[in-house]
Amino acid sequence: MNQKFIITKKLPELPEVETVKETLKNLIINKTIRDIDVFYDGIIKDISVEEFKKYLIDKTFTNIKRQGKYLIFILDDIALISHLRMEGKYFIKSTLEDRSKHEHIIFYFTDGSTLRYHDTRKFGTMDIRNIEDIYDTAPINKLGPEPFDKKLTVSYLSAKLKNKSIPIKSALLDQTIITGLGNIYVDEVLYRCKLNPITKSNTLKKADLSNIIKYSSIVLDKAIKLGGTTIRSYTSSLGVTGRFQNELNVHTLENEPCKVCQTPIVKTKVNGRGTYFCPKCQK
DNA sequence: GTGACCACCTGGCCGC
DNA sequence: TGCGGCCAGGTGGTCA
Repeated sequence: MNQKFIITKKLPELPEVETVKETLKNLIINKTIRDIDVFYDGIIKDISVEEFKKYLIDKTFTNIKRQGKYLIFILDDIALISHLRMEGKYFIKSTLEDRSKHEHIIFYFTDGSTLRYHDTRKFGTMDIRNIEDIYDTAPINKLGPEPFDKKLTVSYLSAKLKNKSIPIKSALLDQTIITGLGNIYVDEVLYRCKLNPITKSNTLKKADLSNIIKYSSIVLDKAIKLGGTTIRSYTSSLGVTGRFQNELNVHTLENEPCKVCQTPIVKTKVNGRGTYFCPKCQK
C-alpha cells in the first residue's frame, strides 16, 4: 500500500474541543492575564495585535463554553472565540519554559503560569466579541444545531436539504446545517446509516434523515465520553489523548475488511475530502 | 440561492 | 542524502 495514504492528519472536532474545554476549565478559571505575546498575528481576526492585547490584558477567565467546534473563553465582559482548525492546541506551562517553535500566542498569568496556543499549521483563528454579542454575530450565529440539540429534527433537516443536490457528505460537513461533525465523524455516521457518501442530499428519505440525527448524536456522544479521536498524535491540553479511534469502522481503514460484510473499505474523494466507506453496506 | 473552487499553512511522504 | 512536489484538513471568500 502507498504509505502516503496511511497517514491521516489529526484534527480537533467537536469531541476533541469538548475535551479541551473541560481540561482547561480546571486549569485557567480565575486566572488573570498579566501580558500577552503574539508571534504570529494571522491567527487574530479583524483586529490588530495591539487591540487584541488591550481587550484581554488585566481580564480574568471566568468561564469556558463551546459551540460546535468553537471554544468561547469568557473573560469578565469580553469573549475570546477560538477555533483550533487543523492542529490548534492549548498548553499550560511555567513562564520560565522556553517557547517552542509552533507556540504563536502566549498568555502570561499573574500567578506565574502561562497559557500557550500551539498550532503547527497556523490555521486556527481567534475572534474578540463583547459577551452580549457572542450569539448574534459571526461566526457563532451562523452555526446550525448540534446533534444533541432538540432543534435538530427530521423536518428541520428535510427543509435544509430539499434544495441541495450536493453529496450528503458535503452537506453534513456544512456547519450551518449541523454543527460539530467533521470529516472523521461524518464518515462514521454515514457508515452506521448505511448511506453512500455521494448520495444527493435532496434524495434522502425521512428514515435516512432520522438515522443521520440518531447516529450523529450517538457517535459524538461516545467520542466525547472517550475523549475524542487520536489518529496520529492529536492531544488536548496536558497531553490528554482520545480513545475513539478504537471505535472507528471506516475512517482511515482503507482496504481493511468491513466489520459487517468483510468487503474491503474503499477510500475516495468527495468534494476534495478524503472519504472512507464500505461499497457493499453503503450503496 | 447554490455549488465549485481556491487560499490559508506546514509536516510527512514519495519519487527521482 | 537531498530536493521538489503532492497531500491532508475546516472555513471563508470569490465567482459563475
